[in-house]
Amino acid sequence: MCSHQTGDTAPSCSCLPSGRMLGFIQPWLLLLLSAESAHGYDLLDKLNQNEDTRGVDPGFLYRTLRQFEEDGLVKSSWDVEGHGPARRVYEITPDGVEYLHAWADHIRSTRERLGRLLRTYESRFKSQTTKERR
Amino acid sequence: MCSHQTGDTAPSCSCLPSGRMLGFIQPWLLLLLSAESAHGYDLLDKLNQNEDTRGVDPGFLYRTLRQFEEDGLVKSSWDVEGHGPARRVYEITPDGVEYLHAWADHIRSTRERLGRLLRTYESRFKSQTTKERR
DNA sequence: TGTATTATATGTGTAGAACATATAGATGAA
DNA sequence: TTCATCTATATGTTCTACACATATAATACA
Repeated sequence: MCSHQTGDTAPSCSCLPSGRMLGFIQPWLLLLLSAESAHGYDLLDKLNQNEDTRGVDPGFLYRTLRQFEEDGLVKSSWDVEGHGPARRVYEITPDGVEYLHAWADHIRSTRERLGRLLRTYESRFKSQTTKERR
Repeated sequence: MCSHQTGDTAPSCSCLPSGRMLGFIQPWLLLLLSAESAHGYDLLDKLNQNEDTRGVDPGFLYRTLRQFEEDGLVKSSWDVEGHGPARRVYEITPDGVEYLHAWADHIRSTRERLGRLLRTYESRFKSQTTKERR
């Protein structure tokens, strides 16, 4: 159905947004930092251990953290102790915690929207099993 | 916190994706068309009557429908009867119905991901009410 | 005649995210 | 000592979904 060809104007297919992270990373980052301070590589590791956030792009992660700092959601300091190159350690701020709460509210309402969509869908197709629909 | 200034490289703020539709429109369109055939303006109307899909951009809607047709999810014909200009009437195809089911599966799993994120969040902040956190 | 309504369509800009690559210190093997 | 590997941060570039804006045209009616 979808050939993923390039060179077109306009969307090239109606594919599901399967590979995309869709704004899930930011709240996870704040949530992880609300538990304990960490540096980028560390957070990268933690995200990769979670099925739901696996495969995050390092470039995106580091840029997001710098942006968070610019917005006052986190603050950073250099840790030159320990092995390997220096690491920038991020700590969440009170504004960051507040923002995490706002994000949770938003996610809750998004989840409810999805629920309403699914209920409408299911009420239209409820009597059929997946097998029968094929 | 967020000034929405332009001219920067990189993301300009860490704002919640509040105004975005995030791929909700496409499954709603297929779902509406699975109930009955309709033309674009009609679908626009129906989406605007739903709190969850209000304010959809007409340009986006018409382009999406054309893309659906190119992908074989719907087929269209001109209706020259009735009042006003001719209308392109869209009808869902068997492929379109199948795709709607796939989309529902995807939405279900996205919803579960959001649930896991919220549960992690709530287990960290459970003892506090919204008021207490401020 | 012109203005509002219905209806479809295209042009353009933007921001989030993916993809790719650069830089560099520390460690250990050959 | 040189080279590869791991740890760690960072930037350059491209892609694309979507928003925002505007164009076009038929019909209705004042």
